[in-house]
Amino acid sequence: MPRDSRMSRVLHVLIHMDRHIERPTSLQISKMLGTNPVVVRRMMSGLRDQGIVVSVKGHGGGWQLTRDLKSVSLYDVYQALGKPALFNIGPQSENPQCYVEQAVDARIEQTLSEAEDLLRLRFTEISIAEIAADFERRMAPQSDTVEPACIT
Amino acid sequence: MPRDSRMSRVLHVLIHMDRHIERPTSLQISKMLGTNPVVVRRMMSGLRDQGIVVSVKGHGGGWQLTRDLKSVSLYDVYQALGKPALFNIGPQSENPQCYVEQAVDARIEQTLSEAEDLLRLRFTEISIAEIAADFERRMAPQSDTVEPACIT
DNA sequence: ACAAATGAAACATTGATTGTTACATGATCG
DNA sequence: CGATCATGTAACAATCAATGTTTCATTTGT
Repeated sequence: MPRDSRMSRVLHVLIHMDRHIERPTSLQISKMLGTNPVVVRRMMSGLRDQGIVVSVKGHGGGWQLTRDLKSVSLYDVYQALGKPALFNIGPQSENPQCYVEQAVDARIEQTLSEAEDLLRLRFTEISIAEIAADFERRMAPQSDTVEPACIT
Repeated sequence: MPRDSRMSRVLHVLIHMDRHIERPTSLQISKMLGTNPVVVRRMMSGLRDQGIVVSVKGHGGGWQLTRDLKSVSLYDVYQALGKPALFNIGPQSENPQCYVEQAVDARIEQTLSEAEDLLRLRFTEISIAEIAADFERRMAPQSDTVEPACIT
């Protein structure tokens, strides 16, 4: 339902890069995600700037992890994506002159801010390696299967 | 920055109805908010269905509070607006077959869900009367002014 | 040289929110 | 009763952000 789905998408990719494909191309990733290579490059460019992955040009190139996923937190990824807006609700007027509106907006922003702090905290606590471990647990019941059920 | 601004707008209106204008018309409200009467009616219709306000048709009609703002919580308003989506981020695929994606989405949703619980809690705790009190405090320094700086 | 890959600009599509127009209905005033 | 003022609602337009697409330049390996 929400809007910006890059967090999920990037995490999906990073775990596959750790477990499954060493150096996927944007095209391969785009097929995994059901999207377009250009969208993938846009999405990954922030991670490259943050030093989480490197992009290798030319023949045999692609995207590659540069750090252990234990050292990459959800917040690192969130930051690498440019800290997209977390909330779908909230005030919109820039500088209201009305004192009522000021009070209303301040209260709402304060409340959202508290929730944002919690999210930041959790994002900082959770490493992508943990999520990869979740995935292992999901795979366990089908111990005969080796590959994840994801077209790569 | 966020998208759905109806919470702020509705609260703004409700406090003015309590302090300032007994029974504003949609047109008066729309001028307060810098929008359109139809938008106001759409926005207020949920509050009417929830019994927070009544709409009076015909000459001399408009919108009127039916309850003390002490008894109306932020959550009541949120609910009256149809519980709009709180977050701007999150997974988008409905039922992914990939176990990696499942694990990723589950973790993100769990984290967002915790923040959502916090928001619901705070929304339940905060009455609109409290926000109106905030407004009084903002007015206090300009004790010579009686009216809020809002075109009504 | 050629093929395979990223980088990046420009533009199109999509979906949700908001804005707008138009008209029907109901209520009050004269 | 008729005129006016209000809400109720449907239908459509505009807007904005996210996503998708096309295109071309650049880099790299065979």
